[in-house]
Amino acid sequence: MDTAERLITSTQELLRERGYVGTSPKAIQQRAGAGQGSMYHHFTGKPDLARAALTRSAAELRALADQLLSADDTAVNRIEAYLRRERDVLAGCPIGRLAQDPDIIASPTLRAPLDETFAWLRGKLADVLTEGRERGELDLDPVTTAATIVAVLQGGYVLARAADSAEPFDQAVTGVLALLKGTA
Amino acid sequence: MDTAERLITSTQELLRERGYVGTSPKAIQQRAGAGQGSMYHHFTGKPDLARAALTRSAAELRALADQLLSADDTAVNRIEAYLRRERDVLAGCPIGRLAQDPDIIASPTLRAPLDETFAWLRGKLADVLTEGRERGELDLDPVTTAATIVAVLQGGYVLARAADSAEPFDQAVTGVLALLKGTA
DNA sequence: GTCTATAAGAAGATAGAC
DNA sequence: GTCTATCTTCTTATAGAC
Repeated sequence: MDTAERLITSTQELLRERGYVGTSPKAIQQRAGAGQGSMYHHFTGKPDLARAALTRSAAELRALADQLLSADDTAVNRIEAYLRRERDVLAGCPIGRLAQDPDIIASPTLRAPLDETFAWLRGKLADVLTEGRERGELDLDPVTTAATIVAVLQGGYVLARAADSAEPFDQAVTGVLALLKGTA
Repeated sequence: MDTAERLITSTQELLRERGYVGTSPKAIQQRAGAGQGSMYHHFTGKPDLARAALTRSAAELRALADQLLSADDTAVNRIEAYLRRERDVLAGCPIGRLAQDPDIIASPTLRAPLDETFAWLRGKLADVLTEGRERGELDLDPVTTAATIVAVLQGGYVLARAADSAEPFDQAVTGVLALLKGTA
């Protein structure tokens, strides 16, 4: 892995651990094993690096979700597979975590990857729900239900971190799946 | 309002706007119209002030939720009133917002108000759901469903901030209410 | 491409005068 | 109780040598 690549992955890790405001260029350099000059040679500054890291994280999240949600199975089973997939719950969502960061939200450039990721994910889930409805598996409004499912995930991360335990995350997922199955 | 009080409310505002890592003692002093010496006379430092501000915000949130959830109405109606209550969605939750802050989560003292608030809220919602079940209004597992409802709220804030619009929050709330009513 | 200065300003206090 | 001075470390770079 070359230096630019190491800088990006280090930034991805630090953004997830400490947010944008809490991540300094120095910390990125140290984790990447790169010097000041090296970092400023490859990127114009902290926002530029963050942009690269967020775009990368967004693509990774999307690829993972797409794989599970495009499987050949019922709508509810695909959604369950996505919700129950292995996650480091206490680390938080690499994308959703940044929605609380004031500097991310204030910058259209840095907010864009978050906006696009969630818009895509809600759209994908709505498609899955629409398919399920057409097949007679369930009968729910696809758009609002999709927003609910993504919100349960993101809110589950919040509850887990507040409790320092994955339990409330798992409960929230179990609860929404019961609701989805109960209306089938 | 005396100086100590102004320092607390200013800290509440700044924690909500910028998080703990993003809030400096200097910013707090300026918003409160207090000097350095004044702040360090009333509080031992930034963590001490944050602790006071978080405890206050937690009490406020709890009082508001308790009022709406203890009303004389059906379980679903009380939950709907709580979910649909007027909020500054784009500002985020004064408590849940801090769950992403690494320094808050790393400190047992600062994490406690978050943990206690969500534990209480999930318990309160579980009580409401248990009551509804005993009255035959619905039939859902109270504990997991309560976690789901709180998660929808917290996740709704995340989606709204990412989209810079309250719409996904409203959709998530509408979706979960439809699920709750659909199983009634 | 990478390294080592250098630097203005902020962060988070402490000390002592008033 | 509040104010000003002082201090150390961190932040976010820029400049120029190698």
